[in-house]
Amino acid sequence: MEPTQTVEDYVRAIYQLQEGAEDVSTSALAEVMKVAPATVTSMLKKLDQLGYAVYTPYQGVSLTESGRRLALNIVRRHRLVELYLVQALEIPWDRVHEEAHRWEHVISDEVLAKMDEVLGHPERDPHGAPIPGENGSLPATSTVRLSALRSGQRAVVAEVADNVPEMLRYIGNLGLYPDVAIEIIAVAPFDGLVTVRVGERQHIIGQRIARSIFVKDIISTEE
Amino acid sequence: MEPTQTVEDYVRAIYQLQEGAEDVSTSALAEVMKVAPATVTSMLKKLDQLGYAVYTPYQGVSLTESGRRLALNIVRRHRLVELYLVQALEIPWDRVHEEAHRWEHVISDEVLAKMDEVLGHPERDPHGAPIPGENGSLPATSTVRLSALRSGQRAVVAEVADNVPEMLRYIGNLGLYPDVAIEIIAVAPFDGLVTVRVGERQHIIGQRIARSIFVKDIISTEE
DNA sequence: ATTATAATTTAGAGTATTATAACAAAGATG
DNA sequence: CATCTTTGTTATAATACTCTAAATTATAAT
Ligand SMILES: [Mn+2]
Ligand SMILES: [Mn+2]
Ligand SMILES: [Mn+2]
Ligand SMILES: [Mn+2]
Repeated sequence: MEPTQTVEDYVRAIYQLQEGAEDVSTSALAEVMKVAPATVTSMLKKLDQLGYAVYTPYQGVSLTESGRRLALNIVRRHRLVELYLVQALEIPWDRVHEEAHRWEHVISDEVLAKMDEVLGHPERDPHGAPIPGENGSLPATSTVRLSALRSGQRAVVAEVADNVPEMLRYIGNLGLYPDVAIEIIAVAPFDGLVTVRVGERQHIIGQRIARSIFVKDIISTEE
Repeated sequence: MEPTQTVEDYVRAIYQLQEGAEDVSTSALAEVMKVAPATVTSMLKKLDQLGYAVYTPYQGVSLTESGRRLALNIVRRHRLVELYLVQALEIPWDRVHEEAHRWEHVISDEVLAKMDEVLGHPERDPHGAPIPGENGSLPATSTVRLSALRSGQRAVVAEVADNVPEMLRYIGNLGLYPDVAIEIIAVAPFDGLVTVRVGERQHIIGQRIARSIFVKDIISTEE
């Protein structure tokens, strides 16, 4: 009855690839799960069997309601644990992802509830990602990539992609944490280098970084 | 290279059954691991292969130095986690064992070190059991079962067996935590019921309980 | 020394997860 | 539309862990 760790990871991966509505492809899953495509195929049959997903050969998969519930539960665990590690144990934000990926499968509901309480029922993880509620509700978010901003605009960092630790560390060094206010000083042509002001400091960042940072509360001041 | 969770659990089980020096039997292991004896036999061959144990068919197993190191490391993780759960997350002491048994396999050294630091490099887990050091050292202990005390003796609770949650809860309700001072008021004949004073309160406990509590600092006062 | 009992091991299988190699379907191209 | 390329699926197999039932060995009791 209890889903295995592996099943939990597949379901979460499907959920996170699903984004809008399109079906998820075998190869996309194979890539994020770091397994061979053939392995994914047999797992998809099992997920269909278990009722977590609907799988149509050669077409792709999508989660069922039951699968969505499971995925949201894992995501909740993952993000609460990440925040707990940063907040309570002072682990740097670029080193909590791997740890949370293991913890998310072994923490009891009782302990998770305690963490949630200690943290004051937070809405966002250390990278700004929304933490699903126990009922599966997701705090609404309306963000834009920093790369989409124009010169002169001000905004507040909302979320930072957390899958590449080195990038996280780099972004952290620039002071670009969630809730930090920024201002776009300039956007250079051709390579799109962005000059951004963070507090008193200015940094020039490339497109790769600019696309990994999401902002909110955009206000166009000058010009 | 990395030992699997199962291997870690077997090695720890052997370590804890080994006690003095005698070899551990297949059936004893099967019992604590809750698997069939045949399962143990095949696992013992593997542990021997991996260099964690020396296995002689029909004779039993004992750990190698490498196995002992691994076992002590798992025990350290287990006990640090138990204490962390009790201290930092206020989980009752009778519900941390199961949780720790899962966490002990997934916590990184970095996070474990942080827990150790937050707890102030403790020497004992919530049940009074010694926490092995990083080097494998064990704080020395010299305790006696409460059941061995005679009427009139005073002592201090040192350790409580932590494998039966219901018993732990019961013992906790009596106030018999590590470091609590007690006095033996009377020991009844035949069934060996012990009347023990804990602070202002007196309790009568049976042999099963009395044998599960270990005490130290014994002083014989009256008589 | 022989026999009964208990403990242990071997044989044969099953589940879960993964991989490689060979084949099949879908999509793109001219 | 016929072929080439990419993507996905089927065999088939390997590793890790577990089980039941049958055979074997050790131990205790005549
Ligand atoms: Mn993460
Ligand atoms: Mn995150
Ligand atoms: Mn324990
Ligand atoms: Mn303990």
